[in-house]
Amino acid sequence: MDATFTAASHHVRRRILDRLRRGPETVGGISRRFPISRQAVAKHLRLLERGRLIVVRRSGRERLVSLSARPLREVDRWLAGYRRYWRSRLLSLKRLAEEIERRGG
Amino acid sequence: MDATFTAASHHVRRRILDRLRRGPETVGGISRRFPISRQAVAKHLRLLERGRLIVVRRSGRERLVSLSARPLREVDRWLAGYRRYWRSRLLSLKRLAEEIERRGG
DNA sequence: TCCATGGGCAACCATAAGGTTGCATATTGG
DNA sequence: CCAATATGCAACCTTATGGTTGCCCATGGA
Repeated sequence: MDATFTAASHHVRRRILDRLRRGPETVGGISRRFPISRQAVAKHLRLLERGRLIVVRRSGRERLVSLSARPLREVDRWLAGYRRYWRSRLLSLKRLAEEIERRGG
Repeated sequence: MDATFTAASHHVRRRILDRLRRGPETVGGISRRFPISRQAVAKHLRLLERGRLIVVRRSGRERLVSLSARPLREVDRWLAGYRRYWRSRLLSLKRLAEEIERRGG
């Protein structure tokens, strides 16, 4: 999962992913959305590829980049434990609030 | 979220987080669990702190590290969109399978 | 009081990220 | 065929990661 988290750890890359949910796009199309050079975007794409979050296939002289969100399911599964954690924390906070309320009034 | 994802992008740091769900632990206690130096672990802790995933408070000569999973909720919320995405992908895969089944048999 | 223990800080090193510019190459439309 | 278009690759720079070792300092007990 290291590569997946690393891929998701930069706002530019997350924006790329978010955009790709609407459908595949060319490298140039993606890079035109950002104020950085095409090559910089290409490096971001390489990191996304390493994290298996995108798939690139060539079509003529262009490269079509498409989303491959599957690895995010592992992240989701990892998060599940914390979901339980923060829910229980919220629960105890709620109980504390109730306790204070009971004592106060 | 950059800092949160960065913090979660290393297996050692994720293991630290996982362990902290059981309760707070000292810096030394944590570092003894890993085959790397105490200082290396301290650096990991600093990254976790930057991602607001832990809180450190001193108690005498020790430092107690405790989990603060709240930032992960943002990650969870970000993931929600992809949950929808991969579900719809799975759904179309299922439909395709049914289609093939229908045609084949 | 004294020293073992818990930890921080700094220096140093290698590698990865995140950018840039410049140049090479393959298609595609006229 | 030729020029414009879409990308890739390489070199180079800066800063962040991930480790190490060495040294310093506070504190808690015997």
